[in-house]
Amino acid sequence: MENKFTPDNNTEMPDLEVLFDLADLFKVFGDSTRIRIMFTISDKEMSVLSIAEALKMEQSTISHQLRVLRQNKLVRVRREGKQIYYSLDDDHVKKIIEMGLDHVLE
Amino acid sequence: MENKFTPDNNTEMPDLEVLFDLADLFKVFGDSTRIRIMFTISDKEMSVLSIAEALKMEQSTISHQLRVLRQNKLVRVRREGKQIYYSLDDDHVKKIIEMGLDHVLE
DNA sequence: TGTTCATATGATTATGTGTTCATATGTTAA
DNA sequence: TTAACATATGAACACATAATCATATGAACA
Repeated sequence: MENKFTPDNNTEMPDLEVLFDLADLFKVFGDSTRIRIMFTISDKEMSVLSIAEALKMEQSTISHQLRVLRQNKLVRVRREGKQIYYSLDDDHVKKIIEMGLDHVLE
Repeated sequence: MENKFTPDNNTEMPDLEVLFDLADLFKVFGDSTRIRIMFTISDKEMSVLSIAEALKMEQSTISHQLRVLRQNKLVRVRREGKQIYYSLDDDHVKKIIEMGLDHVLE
């Protein structure tokens, strides 16, 4: 069994600390700018400027939000010359968004 | 295929409106009180007061947050006499939390 | 009907958060 | 080293939101 919160009625409340972490994680997904950034870089890594251009938003706005994504280990960073390329960290991230989409679209 | 956001690199940005809805959905999960409520009622339906007692929080706090959960169709409501019983709406909700837990606990 | 109990709601307050502007940091190339 | 470029950061502001207190709504039952 992967964890204590499975669909087959085996629910047990995790420690408060874990619950706070969990809420914090979802908070990161709870902003449309960050969601759009995640979609934008889900196929391919992209530089900060090209993300900003793709979303028609300020560079600093994107940079601030990328930091949030970074701090929560949702994106990977790679420097190449002057540019810094961001990509989604793992398929976990995609799956969480996918789950949410299923609920929103149903 | 369920939607456009699958792990096998078939990502396409949904409409802005959908992205806002998606962010709003995750916003609901982004509060520890609401997360705790969802855990509390994940096994069994419970009245507002008993949720408040279980979490040692004010009745009105719980009531306010239950409204948020209700508005986002994350809980089911059933009246029985004076009491109103809340339960999780579907296993979708559990799965989203489970996904998040996996990421937090890894 | 009137009282009691369970829940919901409105107003207020404190706190958190996203964006912007200005500027700093750090890299490349002349 | 200096200039040009890409990114990050700090401060300020506007806005959103969670908790609390007080009170309203609505159901049950004497």
